[in-house]
Formats: sequence, structure tokens, C-alpha cells
Amino acid sequence: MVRHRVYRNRIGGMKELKNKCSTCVLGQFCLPVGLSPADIGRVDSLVDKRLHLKKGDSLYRHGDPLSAVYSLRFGSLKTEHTLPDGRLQIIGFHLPGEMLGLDGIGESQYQLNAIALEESEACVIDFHELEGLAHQIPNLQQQFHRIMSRELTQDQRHLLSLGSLRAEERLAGFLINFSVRLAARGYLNNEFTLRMSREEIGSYLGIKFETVSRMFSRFAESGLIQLQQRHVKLIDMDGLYELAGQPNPLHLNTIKTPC
Amino acid sequence: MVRHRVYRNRIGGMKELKNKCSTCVLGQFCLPVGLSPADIGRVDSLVDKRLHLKKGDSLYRHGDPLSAVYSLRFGSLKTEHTLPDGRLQIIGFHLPGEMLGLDGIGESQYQLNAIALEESEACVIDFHELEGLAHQIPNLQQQFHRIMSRELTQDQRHLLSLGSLRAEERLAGFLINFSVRLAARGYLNNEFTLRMSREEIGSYLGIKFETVSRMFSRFAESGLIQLQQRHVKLIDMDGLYELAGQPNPLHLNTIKTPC
DNA sequence: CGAGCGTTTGAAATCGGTCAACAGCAGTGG
DNA sequence: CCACTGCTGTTGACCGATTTCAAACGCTCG
Repeated sequence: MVRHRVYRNRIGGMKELKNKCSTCVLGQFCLPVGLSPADIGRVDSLVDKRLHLKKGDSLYRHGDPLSAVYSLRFGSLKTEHTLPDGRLQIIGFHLPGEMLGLDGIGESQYQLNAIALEESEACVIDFHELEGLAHQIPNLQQQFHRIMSRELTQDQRHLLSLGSLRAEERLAGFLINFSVRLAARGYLNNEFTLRMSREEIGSYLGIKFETVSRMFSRFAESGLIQLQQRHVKLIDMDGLYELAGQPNPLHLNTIKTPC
Repeated sequence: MVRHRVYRNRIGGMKELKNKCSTCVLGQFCLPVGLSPADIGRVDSLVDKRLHLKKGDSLYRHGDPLSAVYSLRFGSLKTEHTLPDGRLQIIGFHLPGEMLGLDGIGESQYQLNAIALEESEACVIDFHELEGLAHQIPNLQQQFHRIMSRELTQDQRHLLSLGSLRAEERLAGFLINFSVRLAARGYLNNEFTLRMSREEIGSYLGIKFETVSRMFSRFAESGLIQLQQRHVKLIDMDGLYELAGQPNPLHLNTIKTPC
């Protein structure tokens, strides 16, 4: 089950010119947000290599000393905690443009395992260099703070889900959250393929995989979604939002009184 | 139920000399960790006022624009999320020396409500000034990053608890967590008074208050703790650690082979 | 094509939730 | 000082959502 870390790309020739934030399509979601072109050029130098991961490979593991934070370029990862008795909790699923490894900063060693759900690639950002550059570029510092804070907020919403919602509501919220994050990156957001198993979804949501499966079937039966294995099509967004206990933000505008 | 924010101390005379980190006993847990005395002197200038809160007062509320982050001087707070339908999830309980308001950075407005559980006082740290000073003092920047990351880690452990542990284990973990945090601050850690109701503990742990009450009674009956209303005395730490599914760190040394 | 997962579905069991009654204690006001 | 009121906490009995156990199905990949 546990694979070892793989640094496929470590051997030579890594400081390639093409590892540049300035030309990366994810720039608008990643570290360089709000920087001038000149400053983005300086951020380029932070990304001295990229790591290519196969499904199941670890990006980092609990206890590894912190050396870098990572920005996902393509693919998807999960982060997880394990208990001594073997139980396991998935903390997050991570999409392109998101930063990984922030859990390692507090104690100078990573607190989680970060594992690829599919073929993925991450930019390696030496953390000390990042702090150094953030010290020189205030906008970079601010952006980094925003990213950490949003990560906090994401986990806090997740806490709300695990602490206060029923299985059905959690799963609806999960689908919506995925859809929103995909849309923000310009991906198709009403139809996508889940890269993780029912068991992993269950772990993330604090329920058993059989329950996930049952809820999916129920959603499909009531016409909220269509399912073909891991491929999901969201049919009735309003219904999903309602189930998740949130108002559909798309309708807020229409309800609001115009000024 | 909902009280309005109270800025008792806002009226004049607030820039007192005694608002100094340099002389604050919490310095070793707070922002100034790792700074030279000279730099701590510069941090003093960040704390331009303190807020005094009575039980039930809000330090900040969901949606308020971010202006400051806070460091708790004495007392205790809870942070919480609310759902449109009235359900509520307590995200954290906060002790002296801990920072509040980090949830507000990502979107420039606070995402949670922060409410005093008792008479409390918080240092008000203008966030833009903090970023400015962190820009000048690398150690301050690093310490701030560590604080944010630890906050993240704390929430992630909480996720593990809500997602993977049974009620009994969650409550044992809660008591241990409290004990550890009190000990870190030099407080008595095997005997303390909980500032929050059974209902608030339940909300934090994702269980109902009746369950909290039952589990407490069970713990007391099996000799793990002693209870008098909200006053708790931890009797059998090993038993609690075992219940919480963690090894007692105090015994790790004795088990480890000496080098 | 067959082995091994991952998934679905059903039936039984259980943990925690819900409902309800009551006890304890704090604050109020006579 | 002692009802009275209201809130918090405890405990019991019953209920129900989710888990557990089990069986069968169907991808996927070697």
C-alpha cells in the first residue's frame, strides 16, 4: 500500500528554462497572483525543478523534514493522516494550481502524507528561497499569506461538514466543492471524473464507502446526478445546493434587489 | 443570543506604554518568538491597543472586513461557523498566546465568529502593519508562517478526530489536547476548569451534548477523570491517551532504546 | 480470460441521536 | 432567607442513520 517517495526528475538537467511561472497557465491561481511581470520573472527562479508523480507516489510523507512547498501543475493528490492502529483520515484532495506542503512549516517537518491520485506534476519551491523572495517582494508575501489563510478556511469548512452535516449533505457538498474548484480553473464543472475511490471519498467525508455508494445511487435515482463509474455529471445543481444546506450562489444575483 | 461587537477600550488613551510585547509573559508563545530584544521592541509598536471582552462578546464576526489579527492575552474564546438553517459548528477553542483572525486574511474578511467564553483580553495587531514589519524583520515573517501552519495542523488533527474517531475517543482526545496546551503555557495541566458548556464541547466534537455528558460520566466512573461541574481533574493520563488512540508521549522516552 | 479490486446492494447490528423527565445551581425578587 | 425561574447538566428509554457483515457483480489489467 505505502509506496516510497519517487524523485524521478531529480537526476540532472532540471534547471530548464521552460520551468517558468511567467508562461504557466496556472499563474492566475498560483503564487504569482498580483505580481508585476518583472516580479513574476523573479519567482521563476524559485521553481528550480518539477516532480513527476505516478499514481500512488508520495510527494512527501509525515515526518520528512520540510525543504519545499509545492504547487500542483497537473493531476491530483490527496493528503492524509494515519493513526497508529491503521485508521486513516483523508484531509484534502488537491487540484492544479493549489499549494501543497504548508503543513510542514510549523514544525519544519510535514505532518501529512501527500499522495498522487493519478499521473501528476508539481513545481518544487524551495521554502527558504520562497521566504527570502517574499521578503523582497511584498506582493508575493501577501499572496502567500492569502494562500495559507484560504487553506485554513477550506479545512474549516470541511470541519463544518464533518461536525454538523448528515452523510447525504456531506456528499452533496463534496460534489459542489469540486465543481466550484474546477470552474475556478476553467475546467468543465458540471461533468468530471473523480480520481479517487469511493473509499477515499468516504474517508474524506468521515463516512464508510458503502454509505458513499448508497448516497450516490440515491442521488442518481432522484435525478440530481448521472453516474458512470467515477464519471459524474451534475444535473440538478439547485437540488444539490439545497441538499448541501447552502443557497446556490448563482441565484443570489437574481434575488438581490438591484441598486 | 448574538451579541454585538464591543470595543470597550476604543475611546482614547489606548496607546499606552504598558502594551508591550517586550514585557509580556506570553512572549514565548506569541508573535515575538525568536526575535532579538531590539526587534521585539519594534513589535511593541504593532500592538496599539487591547480589547477587553466580556463573556459572549464578539472579537470579530463572519463578514467583517479584516483589519487586524489578534493575540489572546488572557481568557478564552471560541470560533464558530453557522449554517443558514441555524446549525452551528464550533471550529476551535482558543487559549492565551494564540492568534485569532487568521481566517480573515484569504478573502480580506473574517470567515468565522470569534466569541469570548469568559472575561478576556486580546492584543489588536493591525494586519497591514504586521505585514509591513514582517517585511522588515525576517524572523517575524518566519514566526508568523509557523503560527499559521500550526493553526492549519491543529485543524487537520481536528478533522482526523471528527472523521475517524468514535465519541469516546474524541472526548478523550479533547481533554488531552487541552491538557497539552495548558501545560505548554505553564498552567496546571492535570486539573482545570472548562470554560465552555457541554453543548459547546459537543459542537466542537461533532456529537450531541447528551453524549458528551454520558461520556464524561463514563470516564469518571471508570476512574479516568474526576468531575465537579466544569472542573476536571485528569487522573489516569495513560488511560486517556489509550482511549484517544494515541501513545502517551511521556512514555516514549522510556520505551525508546538509548543511543 | 481470469484474478483481484472496487462497487453495489441487502439485511442485521450498533452507536449516537432524539425525546423526555428531572436534578442542580445561579440569579431574581419578594 | 426562601420561593421562583431559567439555564445547564444528567440519566433513561426508544429510535434511526450509519455501520457492519455478507453476497454478488463488473471493471481493469496482466
